[in-house]
Amino acid sequence: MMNMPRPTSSSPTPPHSFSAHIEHQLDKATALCTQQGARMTAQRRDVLGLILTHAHPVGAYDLLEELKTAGRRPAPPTVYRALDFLLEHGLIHRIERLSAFIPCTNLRHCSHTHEHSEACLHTAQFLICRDCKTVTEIADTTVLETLKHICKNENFVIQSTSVEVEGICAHCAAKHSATHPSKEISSQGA
Amino acid sequence: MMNMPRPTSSSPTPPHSFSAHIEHQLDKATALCTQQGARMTAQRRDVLGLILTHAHPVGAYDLLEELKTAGRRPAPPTVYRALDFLLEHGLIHRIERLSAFIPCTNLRHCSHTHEHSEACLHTAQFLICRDCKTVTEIADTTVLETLKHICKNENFVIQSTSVEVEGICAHCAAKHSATHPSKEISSQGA
DNA sequence: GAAGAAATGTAATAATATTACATTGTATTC
DNA sequence: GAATACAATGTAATATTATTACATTTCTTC
Ligand SMILES: [Zn+2]
Ligand SMILES: [Zn+2]
Ligand SMILES: [Zn+2]
Ligand SMILES: [Zn+2]
Repeated sequence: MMNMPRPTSSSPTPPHSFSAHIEHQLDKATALCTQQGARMTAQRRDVLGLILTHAHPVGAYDLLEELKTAGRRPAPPTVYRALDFLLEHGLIHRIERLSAFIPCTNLRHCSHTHEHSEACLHTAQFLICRDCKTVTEIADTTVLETLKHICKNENFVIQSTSVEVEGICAHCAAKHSATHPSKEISSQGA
Repeated sequence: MMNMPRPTSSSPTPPHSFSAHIEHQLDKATALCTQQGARMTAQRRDVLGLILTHAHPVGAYDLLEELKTAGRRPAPPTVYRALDFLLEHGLIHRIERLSAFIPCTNLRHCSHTHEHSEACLHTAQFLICRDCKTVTEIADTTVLETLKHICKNENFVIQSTSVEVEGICAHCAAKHSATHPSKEISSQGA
Protein backbone atom coordinates (compact mmCIF):
# COMPACT_ATOMS: atom_id res chain seq x y z
CA MET A 1 0.00 0.00 0.00
CA MET A 2 1.01 3.63 -0.38
CA ASN A 3 0.07 4.55 3.14
CA MET A 4 2.84 5.55 5.50
CA PRO A 5 3.49 3.15 8.35
CA ARG A 6 1.66 4.51 11.33
CA PRO A 7 2.41 3.18 14.79
CA THR A 8 -1.19 3.32 15.87
CA SER A 9 -4.44 3.44 14.05
CA SER A 10 -6.26 5.47 16.65
CA SER A 11 -3.96 8.50 16.70
CA PRO A 12 -2.38 9.81 13.51
CA THR A 13 -0.05 12.05 15.49
CA PRO A 14 1.50 9.91 18.19
CA PRO A 15 1.53 11.94 21.40
CA HIS A 16 4.67 12.68 23.30
CA SER A 17 5.28 10.69 26.40
CA PHE A 18 5.58 12.67 29.57
CA SER A 19 6.36 11.81 33.16
CA ALA A 20 3.65 10.15 35.16
CA HIS A 21 3.18 13.36 37.10
CA ILE A 22 2.55 15.41 34.01
CA GLU A 23 0.39 12.72 32.46
CA HIS A 24 -1.76 13.01 35.53
CA GLN A 25 -2.07 16.76 35.08
CA LEU A 26 -2.90 16.21 31.44
CA ASP A 27 -5.64 13.82 32.45
CA LYS A 28 -7.07 16.46 34.74
CA ALA A 29 -6.94 18.98 31.93
CA THR A 30 -8.70 16.55 29.64
CA ALA A 31 -11.41 16.05 32.23
CA LEU A 32 -11.85 19.82 32.47
CA CYS A 33 -12.22 20.05 28.72
CA THR A 34 -14.73 17.25 28.53
CA GLN A 35 -16.67 18.96 31.25
CA GLN A 36 -16.77 22.08 29.08
CA GLY A 37 -17.70 20.15 25.96
CA ALA A 38 -14.29 20.80 24.41
CA ARG A 39 -11.99 18.31 22.74
CA MET A 40 -8.53 17.72 24.12
CA THR A 41 -6.82 16.40 21.02
CA ALA A 42 -3.40 14.76 20.91
CA GLN A 43 -1.93 17.95 19.47
CA ARG A 44 -3.29 20.11 22.25
CA ARG A 45 -2.31 17.59 24.85
CA ASP A 46 1.25 17.55 23.53
CA VAL A 47 1.52 21.32 23.67
CA LEU A 48 0.12 21.47 27.17
CA GLY A 49 2.43 18.65 28.22
CA LEU A 50 5.45 20.53 26.89
CA ILE A 51 4.39 23.67 28.70
CA LEU A 52 4.02 21.66 31.90
CA THR A 53 7.53 20.26 31.56
CA HIS A 54 9.01 23.75 31.68
CA ALA A 55 9.72 25.43 34.98
CA HIS A 56 9.58 28.79 33.22
CA PRO A 57 7.44 30.53 30.62
CA VAL A 58 7.87 29.08 27.13
CA GLY A 59 7.64 30.92 23.84
CA ALA A 60 5.52 29.65 20.96
CA TYR A 61 8.56 28.99 18.83
CA ASP A 62 10.29 27.04 21.58
CA LEU A 63 7.24 24.80 21.69
CA LEU A 64 7.33 24.57 17.93
CA GLU A 65 10.90 23.27 18.05
CA GLU A 66 10.09 20.77 20.74
CA LEU A 67 7.21 19.43 18.70
CA LYS A 68 9.58 18.67 15.84
CA THR A 69 10.32 15.06 16.62
CA ALA A 70 9.95 11.77 14.82
CA GLY A 71 9.48 13.18 11.36
CA ARG A 72 6.90 15.75 12.32
CA ARG A 73 7.43 19.29 11.02
CA PRO A 74 4.64 21.41 12.48
CA ALA A 75 4.30 25.04 11.39
CA PRO A 76 3.50 28.08 13.56
CA PRO A 77 -0.29 27.91 13.18
CA THR A 78 -0.24 24.45 14.72
CA VAL A 79 1.24 25.80 17.92
CA TYR A 80 -0.75 29.02 17.97
CA ARG A 81 -4.01 27.17 17.50
CA ALA A 82 -3.23 24.84 20.35
CA LEU A 83 -2.23 27.80 22.52
CA ASP A 84 -5.45 29.63 21.68
CA PHE A 85 -7.44 26.60 22.69
CA LEU A 86 -5.56 26.16 25.96
CA LEU A 87 -5.93 29.86 26.75
CA GLU A 88 -9.65 29.83 26.03
CA HIS A 89 -10.16 26.95 28.40
CA GLY A 90 -8.09 28.43 31.18
CA LEU A 91 -5.43 25.74 31.09
CA ILE A 92 -2.57 28.12 30.43
CA HIS A 93 -1.84 31.83 30.76
CA ARG A 94 -0.06 34.19 28.44
CA ILE A 95 2.50 36.43 30.11
CA GLU A 96 2.22 39.60 28.07
CA ARG A 97 5.53 41.06 29.16
CA LEU A 98 7.35 37.97 27.94
CA SER A 99 5.18 36.88 25.00
CA ALA A 100 5.34 33.48 26.63
CA PHE A 101 3.09 30.91 28.23
CA ILE A 102 2.78 29.10 31.55
CA PRO A 103 0.39 26.44 32.81
CA CYS A 104 -2.40 27.64 35.02
CA THR A 105 -1.35 26.91 38.55
CA ASN A 106 -4.69 25.28 39.24
CA LEU A 107 -3.65 22.50 36.91
CA ARG A 108 -0.57 21.92 39.02
CA HIS A 109 -2.04 22.13 42.48
CA CYS A 110 -5.72 21.30 42.60
CA SER A 111 -6.78 17.70 42.68
CA HIS A 112 -10.38 18.37 41.80
CA THR A 113 -11.85 20.47 39.08
CA HIS A 114 -13.98 22.86 41.16
CA GLU A 115 -14.49 26.52 40.27
CA HIS A 116 -11.49 26.76 38.03
CA SER A 117 -13.03 28.82 35.29
CA GLU A 118 -14.62 31.24 37.70
CA ALA A 119 -11.73 31.95 40.04
CA CYS A 120 -8.75 31.63 37.77
CA LEU A 121 -9.62 32.34 34.18
CA HIS A 122 -8.20 35.71 33.20
CA THR A 123 -8.14 37.06 36.71
CA ALA A 124 -4.81 36.08 38.20
CA GLN A 125 -1.75 38.15 38.98
CA PHE A 126 1.71 37.19 37.82
CA LEU A 127 4.99 37.94 39.56
CA ILE A 128 7.82 37.79 37.04
CA CYS A 129 11.36 37.45 38.37
CA ARG A 130 13.84 39.27 36.17
CA ASP A 131 16.65 37.23 37.59
CA CYS A 132 15.59 33.59 37.43
CA LYS A 133 12.66 34.13 35.02
CA THR A 134 10.29 32.29 37.30
CA VAL A 135 6.67 33.41 37.13
CA THR A 136 4.42 32.94 40.13
CA GLU A 137 0.66 32.97 39.72
CA ILE A 138 -1.27 34.65 42.53
CA ALA A 139 -5.01 34.29 42.89
CA ASP A 140 -5.87 37.34 44.97
CA THR A 141 -9.45 38.42 44.42
CA THR A 142 -8.92 41.94 45.75
CA VAL A 143 -7.23 43.11 42.58
CA LEU A 144 -10.12 42.02 40.42
CA GLU A 145 -12.60 43.56 42.83
CA THR A 146 -10.75 46.86 42.57
CA LEU A 147 -10.67 46.65 38.81
CA LYS A 148 -14.38 45.89 38.70
CA HIS A 149 -14.95 48.93 40.87
CA ILE A 150 -12.86 51.13 38.61
CA CYS A 151 -14.64 49.84 35.53
CA LYS A 152 -18.01 50.40 37.10
CA ASN A 153 -17.04 54.02 37.73
CA GLU A 154 -16.11 54.37 34.09
CA ASN A 155 -19.06 52.35 32.80
CA PHE A 156 -16.52 50.10 31.20
CA VAL A 157 -17.62 46.52 30.50
CA ILE A 158 -14.73 44.35 31.65
CA GLN A 159 -13.99 41.24 29.62
CA SER A 160 -10.47 40.18 30.52
CA THR A 161 -7.52 41.47 32.51
CA SER A 162 -3.75 41.26 32.68
CA VAL A 163 -1.98 41.99 35.92
CA GLU A 164 1.76 41.52 35.81
CA VAL A 165 4.48 42.55 38.20
CA GLU A 166 8.15 42.47 37.30
CA GLY A 167 10.82 42.37 39.97
CA ILE A 168 13.01 40.02 41.95
CA CYS A 169 11.68 36.91 43.64
CA ALA A 170 12.42 36.09 47.26
CA HIS A 171 14.92 33.42 46.35
CA CYS A 172 16.96 35.62 44.05
CA ALA A 173 16.77 38.60 46.40
CA ALA A 174 18.23 36.45 49.16
CA LYS A 175 20.93 34.99 46.90
CA HIS A 176 22.62 38.29 46.25
CA SER A 177 21.00 40.94 48.34
CA ALA A 178 24.27 42.49 49.45
CA THR A 179 25.66 42.80 45.94
CA HIS A 180 22.93 44.77 44.23
CA PRO A 181 21.38 48.10 45.15
CA SER A 182 17.63 48.01 45.52
CA LYS A 183 15.64 49.31 42.57
CA GLU A 184 12.34 48.77 44.27
CA ILE A 185 9.31 50.97 43.80
CA SER A 186 9.25 53.19 46.85
CA SER A 187 7.27 51.40 49.50
CA GLN A 188 5.66 53.80 51.89
CA GLY A 189 4.93 51.66 54.91
CA ALA A 190 7.78 49.20 54.92
CA MET B 1 23.02 83.73 28.05
CA MET B 2 20.37 81.46 29.51
CA ASN B 3 21.03 77.75 29.20
CA MET B 4 17.67 76.90 27.69
CA PRO B 5 16.73 73.22 27.55
CA ARG B 6 15.60 73.30 23.95
CA PRO B 7 16.22 70.90 21.15
CA THR B 8 19.41 71.96 19.48
CA SER B 9 19.04 75.19 17.59
CA SER B 10 20.95 74.08 14.50
CA SER B 11 19.34 70.68 14.33
CA PRO B 12 20.33 68.55 11.34
CA THR B 13 16.98 66.79 11.57
CA PRO B 14 14.35 69.52 11.33
CA PRO B 15 11.61 68.69 13.82
CA HIS B 16 8.05 68.13 12.77
CA SER B 17 5.66 70.95 13.39
CA PHE B 18 2.71 70.15 15.56
CA SER B 19 -0.37 72.02 16.65
CA ALA B 20 0.08 74.69 19.29
CA HIS B 21 -1.65 72.45 21.78
CA ILE B 22 0.76 69.59 21.23
CA GLU B 23 3.74 71.91 21.13
CA HIS B 24 2.69 73.03 24.56
CA GLN B 25 2.60 69.46 25.81
CA LEU B 26 5.98 68.86 24.24
CA ASP B 27 7.35 71.86 26.10
CA LYS B 28 6.05 70.41 29.34
CA ALA B 29 7.69 67.10 28.51
CA THR B 30 10.93 68.87 27.78
CA ALA B 31 10.76 70.63 31.12
CA LEU B 32 10.21 67.29 32.85
CA CYS B 33 13.26 65.85 31.13
CA THR B 34 15.45 68.78 32.01
CA GLN B 35 14.30 68.42 35.58
CA GLN B 36 15.50 64.83 35.46
CA GLY B 37 18.78 65.71 33.81
CA ALA B 38 17.71 64.06 30.56
CA ARG B 39 17.99 65.43 27.05
CA MET B 40 14.84 65.87 24.99
CA THR B 41 16.37 65.75 21.52
CA ALA B 42 14.59 66.68 18.30
CA GLN B 43 14.21 63.01 17.47
CA ARG B 44 12.56 62.17 20.77
CA ARG B 45 10.41 65.23 20.60
CA ASP B 46 9.20 64.25 17.16
CA VAL B 47 8.27 60.76 18.29
CA LEU B 48 6.45 62.05 21.34
CA GLY B 49 4.69 64.64 19.21
CA LEU B 50 3.50 61.96 16.81
CA ILE B 51 2.23 59.83 19.68
CA LEU B 52 0.38 62.84 21.04
CA THR B 53 -1.32 63.45 17.71
CA HIS B 54 -2.94 60.03 17.83
CA ALA B 55 -6.18 59.48 19.68
CA HIS B 56 -5.33 55.78 19.94
CA PRO B 57 -2.31 53.63 20.73
CA VAL B 58 0.32 53.72 18.00
CA GLY B 59 2.65 50.93 16.98
CA ALA B 60 6.38 51.46 16.56
CA TYR B 61 6.20 50.84 12.83
CA ASP B 62 3.37 53.31 12.40
CA LEU B 63 5.59 55.91 14.00
CA LEU B 64 8.43 54.82 11.79
CA GLU B 65 6.32 55.47 8.71
CA GLU B 66 5.23 58.84 9.96
CA LEU B 67 8.80 59.86 10.58
CA LYS B 68 9.63 59.19 6.94
CA THR B 69 9.21 62.67 5.58
CA ALA B 70 11.36 65.18 3.76
CA GLY B 71 14.02 62.74 2.66
CA ARG B 72 14.46 61.10 6.03
CA ARG B 73 14.54 57.30 6.12
CA PRO B 74 14.81 56.31 9.76
CA ALA B 75 15.23 52.63 10.64
CA PRO B 76 13.55 50.71 13.47
CA PRO B 77 16.26 51.36 16.09
CA THR B 78 15.63 55.08 15.74
CA VAL B 79 12.04 54.68 16.85
CA TYR B 80 12.70 52.05 19.47
CA ARG B 81 15.42 54.13 21.07
CA ALA B 82 13.16 57.13 21.27
CA LEU B 83 10.37 54.98 22.71
CA ASP B 84 12.73 53.53 25.32
CA PHE B 85 13.72 57.01 26.36
CA LEU B 86 10.14 58.22 26.59
CA LEU B 87 9.13 55.13 28.57
CA GLU B 88 12.02 55.52 30.99
CA HIS B 89 11.02 59.07 31.69
CA GLY B 90 7.36 58.31 32.16
CA LEU B 91 6.21 60.33 29.17
CA ILE B 92 4.51 57.43 27.43
CA HIS B 93 3.17 54.00 28.33
CA ARG B 94 3.42 50.73 26.49
CA ILE B 95 0.17 48.80 26.22
CA GLU B 96 1.36 45.21 26.39
CA ARG B 97 -1.79 43.69 24.97
CA LEU B 98 -1.47 45.84 21.86
CA SER B 99 2.29 46.21 21.51
CA ALA B 100 1.53 49.88 21.13
CA PHE B 101 2.16 53.18 22.86
CA ILE B 102 0.13 56.03 24.30
CA PRO B 103 1.14 59.31 25.93
CA CYS B 104 1.00 59.43 29.69
CA THR B 105 -2.23 61.13 30.60
CA ASN B 106 -0.38 63.42 32.97
CA LEU B 107 1.21 65.01 29.95
CA ARG B 108 -2.21 65.78 28.58
CA HIS B 109 -3.98 66.99 31.67
CA CYS B 110 -1.62 68.37 34.30
CA SER B 111 -0.36 71.87 33.95
CA HIS B 112 2.42 71.52 36.47
CA THR B 113 5.08 68.87 36.79
CA HIS B 114 4.42 67.73 40.37
CA GLU B 115 4.79 64.11 41.47
CA HIS B 116 4.53 62.64 38.02
CA SER B 117 7.23 60.03 38.43
CA GLU B 118 5.90 58.85 41.75
CA ALA B 119 2.21 58.59 41.04
CA CYS B 120 2.13 57.69 37.38
CA LEU B 121 5.28 55.98 36.29
CA HIS B 122 4.57 52.29 35.82
CA THR B 123 1.66 52.22 38.19
CA ALA B 124 -1.39 53.10 36.15
CA GLN B 125 -4.25 50.94 34.93
CA PHE B 126 -5.36 50.86 31.33
CA LEU B 127 -8.84 50.23 30.03
CA ILE B 128 -8.69 49.03 26.43
CA CYS B 129 -11.86 49.19 24.36
CA ARG B 130 -12.01 46.34 21.87
CA ASP B 131 -14.52 48.25 19.81
CA CYS B 132 -13.13 51.74 19.31
CA LYS B 133 -9.55 50.92 20.40
CA THR B 134 -9.51 53.80 22.83
CA VAL B 135 -7.29 53.31 25.88
CA THR B 136 -8.09 55.13 29.10
CA GLU B 137 -5.43 55.60 31.74
CA ILE B 138 -6.67 55.31 35.32
CA ALA B 139 -4.54 56.38 38.27
CA ASP B 140 -6.11 54.44 41.09
CA THR B 141 -3.62 53.83 43.90
CA THR B 142 -5.57 50.95 45.42
CA VAL B 143 -4.40 48.50 42.80
CA LEU B 144 -0.77 49.27 43.45
CA GLU B 145 -1.31 49.05 47.18
CA THR B 146 -2.83 45.61 46.76
CA LEU B 147 0.03 44.51 44.56
CA LYS B 148 2.53 45.79 47.08
CA HIS B 149 0.74 43.81 49.74
CA ILE B 150 0.79 40.67 47.62
CA CYS B 151 4.46 41.10 46.87
CA LYS B 152 5.28 41.67 50.50
CA ASN B 153 3.58 38.38 51.33
CA GLU B 154 5.72 36.67 48.73
CA ASN B 155 8.88 38.59 49.59
CA PHE B 156 8.89 39.71 46.00
CA VAL B 157 10.71 42.96 45.23
CA ILE B 158 8.40 44.88 42.94
CA GLN B 159 10.01 46.94 40.20
CA SER B 160 7.31 47.63 37.65
CA THR B 161 3.74 46.64 36.92
CA SER B 162 1.28 46.27 34.06
CA VAL B 163 -2.41 46.40 34.73
CA GLU B 164 -4.56 46.16 31.65
CA VAL B 165 -8.28 45.57 31.23
CA GLU B 166 -9.87 44.72 27.92
CA GLY B 167 -13.55 45.27 27.32
CA ILE B 168 -16.05 47.75 25.94
CA CYS B 169 -15.99 51.41 26.83
CA ALA B 170 -19.07 53.28 27.98
CA HIS B 171 -19.49 55.03 24.67
CA CYS B 172 -19.38 51.86 22.59
CA ALA B 173 -21.54 49.93 25.02
CA ALA B 174 -24.22 52.61 24.72
CA LYS B 175 -23.95 52.72 20.94
CA HIS B 176 -25.04 49.13 20.40
CA SER B 177 -26.03 47.66 23.71
CA ALA B 178 -29.20 46.04 22.40
CA THR B 179 -27.48 44.34 19.50
CA HIS B 180 -24.74 42.40 21.30
CA PRO B 181 -25.03 39.90 24.12
CA SER B 182 -22.97 40.78 27.18
CA LYS B 183 -19.66 38.94 27.48
CA GLU B 184 -18.79 40.51 30.76
CA ILE B 185 -16.86 38.72 33.48
CA SER B 186 -19.48 37.29 35.81
CA SER B 187 -20.05 39.59 38.71
CA GLN B 188 -20.21 37.44 41.80
CA GLY B 189 -23.28 38.94 43.37
CA ALA B 190 -25.18 35.92 42.05
C1' DG C 1 -21.18 5.78 4.81
C1' DA C 2 -22.44 10.61 3.55
C1' DA C 3 -22.81 15.42 5.09
C1' DG C 4 -21.33 18.92 7.92
C1' DA C 5 -18.32 20.66 11.41
C1' DA C 6 -14.00 20.79 13.73
C1' DA C 7 -9.25 20.30 13.60
C1' DT C 8 -4.89 20.12 11.28
C1' DG C 9 -1.38 20.71 7.39
C1' DT C 10 1.13 23.89 4.59
C1' DA C 11 3.23 27.94 2.41
C1' DA C 12 3.73 32.42 2.53
C1' DT C 13 3.93 36.68 4.75
C1' DA C 14 3.08 40.27 8.30
C1' DA C 15 4.24 42.61 12.43
C1' DT C 16 7.28 43.55 16.15
C1' DA C 17 11.93 43.98 18.00
C1' DT C 18 17.06 43.53 18.50
C1' DT C 19 22.13 43.19 17.41
C1' DA C 20 26.30 45.05 15.99
C1' DC C 21 28.99 48.42 14.42
C1' DA C 22 29.97 52.94 12.13
C1' DT C 23 29.23 57.88 12.46
C1' DT C 24 27.89 62.19 14.27
C1' DG C 25 26.75 65.43 17.81
C1' DT C 26 27.41 67.42 22.64
C1' DA C 27 29.55 68.51 26.89
C1' DT C 28 33.77 68.92 29.45
C1' DT C 29 38.49 69.69 30.14
C1' DC C 30 42.61 71.67 29.23
C1' DG D 1 39.23 76.42 20.57
C1' DA D 2 41.26 71.80 20.07
C1' DA D 3 41.19 67.29 22.49
C1' DT D 4 38.60 64.19 24.60
C1' DA D 5 34.86 61.27 26.34
C1' DC D 6 30.29 60.24 26.23
C1' DA D 7 25.65 60.34 24.41
C1' DA D 8 22.88 60.00 20.50
C1' DT D 9 21.93 58.66 15.85
C1' DG D 10 22.59 56.16 11.27
C1' DT D 11 22.57 51.84 8.92
C1' DA D 12 22.26 46.98 7.54
C1' DA D 13 21.14 42.84 8.75
C1' DT D 14 18.65 39.65 11.33
C1' DA D 15 15.77 37.75 15.12
C1' DT D 16 11.39 36.94 17.15
C1' DT D 17 6.52 36.65 17.37
C1' DA D 18 2.15 36.10 14.98
C1' DT D 19 -1.31 35.83 11.15
C1' DT D 20 -3.56 34.92 6.59
C1' DA D 21 -5.41 31.96 3.28
C1' DC D 22 -6.45 27.84 1.57
C1' DA D 23 -6.06 22.66 1.14
C1' DT D 24 -6.69 18.38 3.59
C1' DT D 25 -7.90 15.35 7.17
C1' DT D 26 -10.49 13.76 11.09
C1' DC D 27 -14.46 13.56 13.92
C1' DT D 28 -19.46 13.67 14.83
C1' DT D 29 -23.92 12.91 13.64
C1' DC D 30 -27.26 11.28 11.09
ZN1 LIG E 1 -4.57 30.29 36.49
ZN1 LIG F 1 14.14 34.77 40.89
ZN1 LIG G 1 0.77 57.84 33.03
ZN1 LIG H 1 -15.06 52.09 22.72
